[in-house]
Amino acid sequence: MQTFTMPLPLTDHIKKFVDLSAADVDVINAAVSVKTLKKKTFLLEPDHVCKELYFVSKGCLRLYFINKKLNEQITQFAIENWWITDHDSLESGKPSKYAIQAVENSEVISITKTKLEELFIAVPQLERYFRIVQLRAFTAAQKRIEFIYSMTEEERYWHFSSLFPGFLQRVPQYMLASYLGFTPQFMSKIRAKKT
Amino acid sequence: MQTFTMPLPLTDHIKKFVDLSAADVDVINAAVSVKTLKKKTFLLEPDHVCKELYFVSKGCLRLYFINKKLNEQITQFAIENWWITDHDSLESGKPSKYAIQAVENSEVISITKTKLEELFIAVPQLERYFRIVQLRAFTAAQKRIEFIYSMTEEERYWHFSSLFPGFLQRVPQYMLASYLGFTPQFMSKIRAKKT
DNA sequence: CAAAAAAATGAATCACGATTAAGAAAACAC
DNA sequence: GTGTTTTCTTAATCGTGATTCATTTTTTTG
Repeated sequence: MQTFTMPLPLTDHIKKFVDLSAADVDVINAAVSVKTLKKKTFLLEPDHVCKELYFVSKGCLRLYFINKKLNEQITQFAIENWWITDHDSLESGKPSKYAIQAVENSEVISITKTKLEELFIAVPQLERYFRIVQLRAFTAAQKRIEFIYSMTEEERYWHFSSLFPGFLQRVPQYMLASYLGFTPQFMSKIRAKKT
Repeated sequence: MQTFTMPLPLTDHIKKFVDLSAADVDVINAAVSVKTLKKKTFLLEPDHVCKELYFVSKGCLRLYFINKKLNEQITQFAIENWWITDHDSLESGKPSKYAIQAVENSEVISITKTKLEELFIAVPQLERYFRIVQLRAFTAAQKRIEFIYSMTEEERYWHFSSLFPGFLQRVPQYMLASYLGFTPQFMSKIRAKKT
């Protein structure tokens, strides 16, 4: 008897960075689970402990918290081939301040922290994969801090929209405003200038 | 004949996260070099390609760039047991916008990217070590973005000074102001309030 | 120790973007 | 397809923190 394993986008992604044997692929696929999410579904709600990491295979998710002024503050988006989770809660086991929610109908590949630790033993190449992915994430975060500190909010908007033109179409403007750190009203003002 | 190897703080740090044999320690120590830096010494100057990573064993370094208003914008400090480098330039091989400079008389353990890649082959546990260290760095960067977006500049100052009281004594106030994203003048104003 | 450089403070004015409060337009649901 | 929720826009006022310029204090160096 032959078993068919659907080629998972996750292992494809990993293979871009490290070698995986067919057996490795099976071990990984057995450790993860695929979730299909309707728009607005929550993968993590505030005050819950975050137990899993999510790899976006389709769609778009957001990570946000409620700030003191009771507004949603988005700190991260994740589209295809990006990981998203609250690492802080995941590592510490403490309740999260964050929510993770599907912005579009999406599909994620999820893995619990526990399973991931087992995978690091079973498939040691994953240490390298996650080191590289983590480095990229850190570099992106550093660059973001650099932009925050060196551009006005208006400059940040034009910069972002030139870097990721397609993204503007995918998320509501008020979410992008939140991610960029300003109000939807201000965003309207900006857009009204240069049509 | 017996050779004495000075116990390097770097391998001590690595051992907190992964196991190293005596041989591993030797291999690592052979790959790195120790640099003693007088205050204000540069490890990286703008427009140069960054070739090395630095582990601070003593003292304090800063990473900064010159923004459009021609002010120094500090994006990172590194004290004992932290790594500092311009990952972006290091990975891409492109000239850096950043400077890395000693804020105090310091000692760093440096390793070139090339040597580090060799080390990953020779001592595979380092993949795990750097994965973990990288994750911590990313989590810290994420938290910083969270603070930037959820506190006023004044709140950020008080928050920072309560989190790292000792640090206030170590760096000039204008550098902390830069790191926190505001002007030295504003910092004076804040401090004048609550004395 | 004196001179020079670096760092911190102070006050007055100004600008960017928040806030508030509407209303208009789009998207969604039944 | 029309009623409802969500998203986007417009305009007036307000506040935080930047800017500018000057002075004082501290640190460094010869």
